[in-house]
Amino acid sequence: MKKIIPRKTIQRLLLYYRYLLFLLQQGTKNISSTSFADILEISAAQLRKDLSYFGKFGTQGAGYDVLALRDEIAKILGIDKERKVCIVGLGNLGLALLGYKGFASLGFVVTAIFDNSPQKIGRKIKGFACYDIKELIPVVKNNKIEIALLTVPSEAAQEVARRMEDAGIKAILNFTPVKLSLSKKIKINNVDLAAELKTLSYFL
Amino acid sequence: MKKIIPRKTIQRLLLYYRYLLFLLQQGTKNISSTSFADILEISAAQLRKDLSYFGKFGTQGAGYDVLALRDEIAKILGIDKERKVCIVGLGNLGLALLGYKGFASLGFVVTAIFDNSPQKIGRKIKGFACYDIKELIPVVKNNKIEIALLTVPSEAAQEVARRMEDAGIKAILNFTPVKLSLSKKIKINNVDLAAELKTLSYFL
DNA sequence: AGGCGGTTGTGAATTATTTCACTATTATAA
DNA sequence: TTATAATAGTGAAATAATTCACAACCGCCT
Ligand SMILES: NC(=O)c1ccc[n+]([C@@H]2O[C@H](COP(=O)([O-])OP(=O)(O)OC[C@H]3O[C@@H](n4cnc5c(N)ncnc54)[C@H](O)[C@@H]3O)[C@@H](O)[C@H]2O)c1
Ligand SMILES: NC(=O)c1ccc[n+]([C@@H]2O[C@H](COP(=O)([O-])OP(=O)(O)OC[C@H]3O[C@@H](n4cnc5c(N)ncnc54)[C@H](O)[C@@H]3O)[C@@H](O)[C@H]2O)c1
Repeated sequence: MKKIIPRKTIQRLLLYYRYLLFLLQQGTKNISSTSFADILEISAAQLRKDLSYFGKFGTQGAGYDVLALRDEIAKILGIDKERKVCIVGLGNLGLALLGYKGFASLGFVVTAIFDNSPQKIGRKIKGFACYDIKELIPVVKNNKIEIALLTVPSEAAQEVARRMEDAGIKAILNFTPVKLSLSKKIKINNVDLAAELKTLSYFL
Repeated sequence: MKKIIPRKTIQRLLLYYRYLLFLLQQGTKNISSTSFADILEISAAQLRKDLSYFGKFGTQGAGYDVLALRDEIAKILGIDKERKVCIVGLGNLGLALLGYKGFASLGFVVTAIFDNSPQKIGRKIKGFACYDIKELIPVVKNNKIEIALLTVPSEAAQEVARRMEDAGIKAILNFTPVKLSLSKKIKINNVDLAAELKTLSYFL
């Protein structure tokens, strides 16, 4: 069972989780890999293989218990465990993310928000007190924040990211189109919306 | 030139393009695959292979002409060609995307915006007149809009997407965590921010 | 209890993507 | 002019991800 788990498998796990919630609401108690895969428009083999990385959750001849599978996936993904995040850069995108309720149900707790604009520092924004970016290091350290959402203008991205590193941030979700150069220890996930759109249009 | 081009190759092409712009600004006229790949933190073979799907752009012994390569990639990606997009759902995320300047330089022109809230319909938002979602079909058809950014609440996503299909939209960038069921003809790209964040934290 | 239809879990096969490693070509130094 | 070093392009090999296909099993029916 000791295997390396594809990143894409983890991504799909959340997809499974969401649909299990939905099935539960509908009162579905049990589902087979084939019908679940049909709903998700993936192959049944992929669904089963994904789950097989973590154990055996189904019953041959009968399928999966929806409730039990939901709980197993929640456990795998650590949905119950809280992760502290901060948002750095409260412009268009930062504010949108701050306003998003969907993160909380996955265990992400916005613990601090930062900007460098005097118009924002010290003010309450959507219920959160905005810190000066200069306070990033102490605030992150004191609150043991692990994850940062980076939504500053591209020009500032590298410098702010470096500061995050110094503050002990473990992972960055980077929304800027900048390739961040940091220590290999820090996990970086790039969300490149422009690339998504361009890729989509290329294949039109 | 090979037949099928990996989706990831296209995604990287935009990365290359951005760094070529940057190199140009710096006055770099010429670059080898190895040094360019070093900057991008990918392998030189991958860079060369990606380009090889489209032709021969370099000079053996000398490397690539930065300006020429930029132009070639711009041509491949159709950066000069305009694509009309609309944004549907002007909440947190829709407004952020509307305020983003980065799309324009890649050839995307926001041509219409839609919502269903009386507070938004008819009003000017960031310089754009907001249409009633009920007018989606005629407005999209009349303006020949090809691409839609879907940022409505999850509950409304499927129904609005269906309407986009009827309107003749060719591609949807879907920001909702809903798996859209539409005809296979319509291209869908899902941007699942919650999944990105969860994946990142899983691998912490 | 035994047989049957249905379904999982998984090694093997397949397909997709990345990297290797070598050839051909070019720039340039002597 | 020729030799040498650098470097693109690419088929082949290696890796990674997905799909296939089937043995093993479960629940139910008689
Ligand atoms: N808005 C979008 O839809 C969108 C889409 C794709 C990518 N992006 C990228 O996301 C990033 C942010 O975009 P945006 O539209 O929200 O920009 P924005 O200009 O609206 O917001 C940036 C915010 O960061 C703050 N800031 C600037 N320098 C800072 C610093 N050194 N430290 C802390 N805060 C700082 C600014 O005060 C501002 O509030 C950009 O890199 C952009 O390319 C945005
Ligand atoms: N905000 C984020 O950071 C974020 C992050 C990840 C995913 N998402 C997803 O993006 C979607 C939008 O999120 P949001 O935070 O912007 O929501 P929001 O509630 O702020 O905005 C939704 C907008 O859509 C409009 N709307 C509702 N029904 C409509 C309909 N039938 N037709 C047209 N417009 C309609 C509303 O009037 C509102 O303006 C959601 O599915 C959410 O899960 C948002």
